[in-house]
Amino acid sequence: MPEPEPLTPRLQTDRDTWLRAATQTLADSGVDGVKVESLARQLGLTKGSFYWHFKDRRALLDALLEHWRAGRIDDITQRTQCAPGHEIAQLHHVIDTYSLARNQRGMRVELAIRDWARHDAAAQTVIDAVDAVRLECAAALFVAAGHGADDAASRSLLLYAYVFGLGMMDGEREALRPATSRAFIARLITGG
Amino acid sequence: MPEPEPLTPRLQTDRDTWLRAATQTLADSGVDGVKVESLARQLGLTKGSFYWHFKDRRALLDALLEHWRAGRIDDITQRTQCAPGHEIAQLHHVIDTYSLARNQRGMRVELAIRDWARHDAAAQTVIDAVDAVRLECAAALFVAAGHGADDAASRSLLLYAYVFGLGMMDGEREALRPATSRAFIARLITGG
DNA sequence: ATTCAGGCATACGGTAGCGTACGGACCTGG
DNA sequence: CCAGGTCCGTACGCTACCGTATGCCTGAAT
Repeated sequence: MPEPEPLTPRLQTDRDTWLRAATQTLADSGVDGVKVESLARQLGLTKGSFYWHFKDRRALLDALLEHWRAGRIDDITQRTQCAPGHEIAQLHHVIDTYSLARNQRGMRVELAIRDWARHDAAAQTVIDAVDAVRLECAAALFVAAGHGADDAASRSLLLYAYVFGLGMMDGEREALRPATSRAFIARLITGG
Repeated sequence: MPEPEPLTPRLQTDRDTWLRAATQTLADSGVDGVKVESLARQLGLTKGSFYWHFKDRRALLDALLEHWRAGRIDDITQRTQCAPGHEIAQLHHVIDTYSLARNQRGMRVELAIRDWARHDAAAQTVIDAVDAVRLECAAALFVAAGHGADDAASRSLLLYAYVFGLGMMDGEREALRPATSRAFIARLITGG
C-alpha cells in the first residue's frame, strides 16, 4: 500500500541547491550565464544530477522565475503594511530598502531578470505581475497619506522607476552618496 | 612616395554596415546576441568579410561602444543648450525626449549596454563617462534655473534614474500613459 | 540478503559559435 | 599586361554547451 507521505523530505534540498547556484549566476552574469555544465562544475556535480532534478534548462529558468515572483510579491506586501499615519515614513523606508546597497544582490537579480524579460515572454509576464503589485501597494500608501488617486499612481511610478534606474546607473556606488541627497530625493518623490 | 591621403574614402562604409547590424542586434537581443556568424547570415555575407574589417569579435564590440559614447555625449551637450530663462522648459524637453516612445530604439540600445556593463569593464567605463557628462549637463541647467548645487545634483540624478528606470519598467507601453501623469512627474523632478 | 528507487557519474552525438588559412575575384596604377 | 592591394568566400579545427543513454552506488523496505 502506498505511503501517505507524497513527498520525500530531502527531495527538494538538492533541487534548491541548483536553484540557489542558478540565482547567484543569474545575478552575476545574466541569464545567458546560467548554463547547465557551468553550474555543474561550480557545484562539483555533473549534468547527470541536473537532468534528474530538471527536465531541461528551461525548467530551471521557469523555477527561478516562479521563486522570484513569489518572493517579491510576499516582500512588497509585507513592506507596505503600516500603522495609519505613518504612510510617508513607510514609503521612505521602501525607497531606502530598495536603493541602498544593503540588498545589492537583490538588485542585481532584479536587473538581470528585467533584462531577460526583454527577450523572454515568461520573464516579462513575471515582471509585469510583480510591477503591478508593487505599484498598487505603493499607490495605496500614497492614497492613505492623502494624495489623490492620479497623484498616487504617478508618484508610485516615479518611485520605482527612480529606484531601479538608480540601481542600473549607480550599481554599488549608491551607498557613497550623502544621506542628505538621498533624503532630498525621497522627499521630492513622496511630497513629504 | 606614399600618398598624403591616409584613409581610403569607402573603407569605412562596409565596416559601418557591420556596426549598424551589430547595433540593431544589440538592441534586440543584448550583447550575447551579437555573434559573428549570425550577423554574417543576416547581412548575406560570411565571416571572411567580418575578419577583414575587424580583428575579432571584441574589436566589433569596442567599436560599438566608442561609437555610442561619442554619439551620446554629442547628443546631450546639444540638447542641454538653451537660451537663458528657458532652463526648466529645456529640462522638460529632455525628460520627454528620453522617456517617450519616439526613440524607443535608442532606449533599447542604452539598456542593452547598461546590462552589458554589469559584466564588462570597457562597457562600464563608457557608461560612467556618458553618465558623468549627462549629470553635469542637467545639473548645470538646474543651477541656471536657480537651484543650489546640491539640489541640482540630486535632481539630475533623480531625472536620469527615473528616465532609465521607466524605460526598463515600461518599455514600449510608456506612450500609453496619460500626458498629465508625465507632466506631473516632470514637475516633481524639476520643481517647476 | 534481495530488491528497488533515488541520486549521481560517464560517455556520446549533435549544434553553434570563434578564429585561422587560404584562395579567388576585382580594381587600380605603372 | 601584370603586380599588388581590397574585399570576400570556403573550408577547417577547436571549444562550449545541450540533451540522452546508461550504468554505478547507496540506503531503505521487505
